[in-house]
Amino acid sequence: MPSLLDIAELVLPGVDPSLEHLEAIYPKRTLEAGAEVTRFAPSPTGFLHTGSLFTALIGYVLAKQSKGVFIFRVEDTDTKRTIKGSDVELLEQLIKFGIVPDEGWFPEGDKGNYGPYRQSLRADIYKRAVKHLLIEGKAYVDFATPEDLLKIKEAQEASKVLPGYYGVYARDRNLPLDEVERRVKNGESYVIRYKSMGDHNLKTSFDDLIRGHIELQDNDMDIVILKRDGLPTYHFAHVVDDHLMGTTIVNRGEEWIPSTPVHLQLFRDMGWEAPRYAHLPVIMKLDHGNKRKLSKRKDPEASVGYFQEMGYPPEAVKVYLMSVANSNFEEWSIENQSLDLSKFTFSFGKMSLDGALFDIDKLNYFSREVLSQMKGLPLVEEIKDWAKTYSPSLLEKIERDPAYFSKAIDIEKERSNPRKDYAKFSDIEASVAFFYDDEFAKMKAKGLPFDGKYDRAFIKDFLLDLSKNMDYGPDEGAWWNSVKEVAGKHGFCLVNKEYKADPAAYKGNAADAAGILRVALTGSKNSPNLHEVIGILGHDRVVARLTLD
RNA sequence: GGCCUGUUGGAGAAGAGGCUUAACUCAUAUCCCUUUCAAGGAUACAUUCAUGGGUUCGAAUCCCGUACAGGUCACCA
Repeated sequence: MPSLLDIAELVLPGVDPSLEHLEAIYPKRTLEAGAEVTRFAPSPTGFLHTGSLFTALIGYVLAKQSKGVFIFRVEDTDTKRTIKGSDVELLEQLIKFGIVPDEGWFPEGDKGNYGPYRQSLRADIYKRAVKHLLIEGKAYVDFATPEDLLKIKEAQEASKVLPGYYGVYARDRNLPLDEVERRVKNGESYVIRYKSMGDHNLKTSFDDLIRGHIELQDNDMDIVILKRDGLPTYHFAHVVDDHLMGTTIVNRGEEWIPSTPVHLQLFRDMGWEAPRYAHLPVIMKLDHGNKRKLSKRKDPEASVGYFQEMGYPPEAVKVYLMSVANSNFEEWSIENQSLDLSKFTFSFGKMSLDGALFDIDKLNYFSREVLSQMKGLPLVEEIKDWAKTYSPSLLEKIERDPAYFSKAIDIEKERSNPRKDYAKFSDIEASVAFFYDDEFAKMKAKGLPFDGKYDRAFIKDFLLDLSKNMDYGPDEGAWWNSVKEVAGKHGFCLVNKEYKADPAAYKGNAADAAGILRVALTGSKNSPNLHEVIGILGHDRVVARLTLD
């Protein structure tokens, strides 16, 4: 009769099962007291999901504020679902949001001493741990095929017992070792399952950093730890990796709560200390009156790419997510007049337990705040970066004259209440269009929206006079006085009280006069401050626009 | 279906047995400011904390039941 060791050697020949040897390669980290090691570990199966960004942000902030380490690990054990290039994409997007991993997988090579940081490259490491479990009798060889499993499940459902591969239903759990040896040698394919000693009539519990004490059924499922393809399942990879990499806090979505007992069991049976867990609420969306998880397929805002496409500054998205993560962030930001995340201390205690609805209005609000605080060359550069991929026409306008563009977007920002009229870069082109003569010509061709109560000749005459006698200096008061003077000559009433007393006696009030000027200059009844607009357009362009044909 | 988690206004939420006439922020509405718009300022917006019961002098806060919502039960993560 072969021994457990013989079987282990047969299944994983030449693999060193010594945990001590394994751990010697990944020594305990020497970090300051209180420093947290966190990680973001996505599967490279597509683009960055908003929820993943949320998770990554929290891990990042946790590591940064505790002077710890933030790791980027690629969980590519599902070879069928892995999408080529997705890993790079994920990392790049993370970095665009300023979430730069201290350690982890990078296209140019691993950074850090706890790699490889790509699970498909760690197969040997998992095998060592599996072999250890095999020898200890805490794992076993299972020959059940998917069809066998289905049959077992059907039988269980028929007799109304809990479905799954566990206890007496775990067919190959206690297979005689000589039979195992014979079948393996015979070339039968198999997986390695964990031999759970749990009892689902019993409870286990753990303390979640966000939710506190959670009590749930103990696990008794003999979960697969090594798949037929020789790669581990998530559960096993999580345990091995997070132990070896020295992760102190595992923050992940709340969908992992039910499998935490498995992980805890695995840690215990490996003789390792489990990390602390923080199960994050999922970001939801209201759909026909029902809350549901943001769906990549149905909701554009579920993909981080959407925010990039719309031109939300990364900072704004981060600030918004932080306000969702910590309810006191908003108050803090108002009190401290700062949206600088690195100055804010994140805490799990201030995290809400149920999934927040994604609120685009609030994102827009934060984004306006963020954008109103950005100006000058840095802003132009950021917009340019965005326009390069998303708006060739805007890019062309910027490149025509960056300084002019800069003045146009920074209009009314040098005041205590800076102008906040765009929330995202995609709003900008429309709001600055009138500064550009070619765009203005298009507006003019469609007809300028002058107030219908004035006839063309009157408007033309008034504007021409204005263009000649307006004060073009930097003093707004002087300019306005000059405008009023011309307006008075043309029959506008300059004192509103008098106008209101007898409107019929005048052409209109000062506001009407300014309205005509505004339309002539900006092509719209609404615009930023006219004096500043004139300053940016410059004398010649203003004269040209005030000269109607 | 079993198990887990959650439920305070349109949205994010504060709240830990009396200091809550339920804070704060976004949204919305009205008004003010103003040469328009944006911004800014002011005001309004939950007789009540999913619901039924209980404990208590006193409950959004503690306990039990119910409803609803989300998650999970893969050789996917």
